[in-house]
Amino acid sequence: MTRKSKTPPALRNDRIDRSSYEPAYAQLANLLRHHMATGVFHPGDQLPSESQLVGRYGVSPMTVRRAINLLADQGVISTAQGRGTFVRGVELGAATFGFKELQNLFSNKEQTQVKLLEARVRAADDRTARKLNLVSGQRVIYLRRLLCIDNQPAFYHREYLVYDPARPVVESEMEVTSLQGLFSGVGETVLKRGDLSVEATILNAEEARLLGATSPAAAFCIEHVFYDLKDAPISWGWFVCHSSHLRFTTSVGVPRVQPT
Amino acid sequence: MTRKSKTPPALRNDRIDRSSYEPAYAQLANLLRHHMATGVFHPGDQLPSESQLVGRYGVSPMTVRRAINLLADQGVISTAQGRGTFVRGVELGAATFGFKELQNLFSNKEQTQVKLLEARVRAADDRTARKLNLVSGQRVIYLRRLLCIDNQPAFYHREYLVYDPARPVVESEMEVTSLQGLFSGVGETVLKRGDLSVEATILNAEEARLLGATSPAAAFCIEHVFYDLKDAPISWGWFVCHSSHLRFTTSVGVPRVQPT
DNA sequence: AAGTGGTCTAGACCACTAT
DNA sequence: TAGTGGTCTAGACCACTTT
Repeated sequence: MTRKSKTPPALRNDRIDRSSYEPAYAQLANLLRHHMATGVFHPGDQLPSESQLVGRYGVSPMTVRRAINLLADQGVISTAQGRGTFVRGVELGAATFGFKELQNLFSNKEQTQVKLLEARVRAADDRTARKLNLVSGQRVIYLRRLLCIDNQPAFYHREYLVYDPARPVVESEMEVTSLQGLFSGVGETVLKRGDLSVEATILNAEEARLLGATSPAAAFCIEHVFYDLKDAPISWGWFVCHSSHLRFTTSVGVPRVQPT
Repeated sequence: MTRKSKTPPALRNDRIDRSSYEPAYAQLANLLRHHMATGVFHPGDQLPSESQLVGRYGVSPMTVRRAINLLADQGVISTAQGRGTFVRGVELGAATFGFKELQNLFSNKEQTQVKLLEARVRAADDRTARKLNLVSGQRVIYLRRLLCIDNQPAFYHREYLVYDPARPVVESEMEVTSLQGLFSGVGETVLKRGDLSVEATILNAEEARLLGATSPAAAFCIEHVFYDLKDAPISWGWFVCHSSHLRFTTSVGVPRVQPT
């Protein structure tokens, strides 16, 4: 059912508080979000036009536009030029997940330890050479690390680094990719870009042993390739994490709103 | 190494094309992104101030601001009030991934089939009752579905729906949650909100049989709870998908840019 | 005090959709 | 043609950081 009345009900006494520290555009976005959450607007409904909102809330067009863009970015509404702005329902395709859960694991707890299990130079096999854009047999640095949280092994990390004496010192690169600041963004980085992929996998015997899990156990595998400033691959590796330590969560549709 | 020269090098003859269909703010964002990608600005560097950009590119402050916000939203740069705008390096915590891959699976191929394996009313067990905010023993609808792509089983879906004769027709809710439009956003929805979580798991015997996999096999489990317009849970269920069918990918840091 | 990012105004013009 | 969203201007004022 779509509303056709030109003046939607129950846009009652909601106003922008100009003395608030919360910016006007954010207040307006929250008001609209609240109206969607409380059923004033239903999925599929057309929102009041921008000029109507300008008049109703006494703000400038740019401010309205910014609130609209904010909600559209969050996937709560959708806009169509010449037609109007509409409330979106639930669309799974719009869901996005972040690595916040990972970030928290590492930043909040100071009990994070990195144990270096192995570090040595070896010749790249075919697969490694392909990933790092080398020729097979070139020398690479092979690292194995165990990331512990509260002395519990959580992540098992294997990584190959290109080994080039002409490059800036290798230790520093090891430092860089040692994940200390990678998650939280602390510390500066020589790396410009990274590609990530997340897969589901089963721990093999070695992984299960290191992570203290009983085989077979489900796990996430997070593969990464990092590139330097010239877009040359510099690091290829993957984290393995027992499924009990990691879960990605998110919401779709109109966000819940605390009753005011 | 941080630059301190007040006039960064090599902002040469890049200009905004006012006759282009591409909006000025997008052009500016792309120019800046290109300069970051080609090493004019390095991770950690401070970008020219907004007023400098206004002068350099001959656009209004709002337009510069919009380009800056765009890049900041993408995680490429970060802004600090009173200090400046800076190029971000690689930060894993900033990574996000979506269901685009899923969306494509369902929208691109028209060979998608949904086979209903079972649909019956039963009493809710403790866990189901908790998830759907019912009391144990209340009646729910239990559904089992197999989603096939190109006649290959890809997803196994189990779902519990609240069964309330006073509600709008149940068939329509089954229709709604039948995933036809859930991913691509086609069709309208009675659902207002949904919570999702992604876990790694191992297929049990039944799941492996239905999905044509050999046990043990790694898989993603996507759990969902959907809420109606009054924020009451209406559906709880989960998709199981063999890991070979699904992989989430994303990038962090300064996006690659095609040489111009 | 100077410089920076953050917000906001009060319009303008354009492209698109509907009638 | 009227109404819609999309873009843009040329400033203003504020809050914050640094010197």
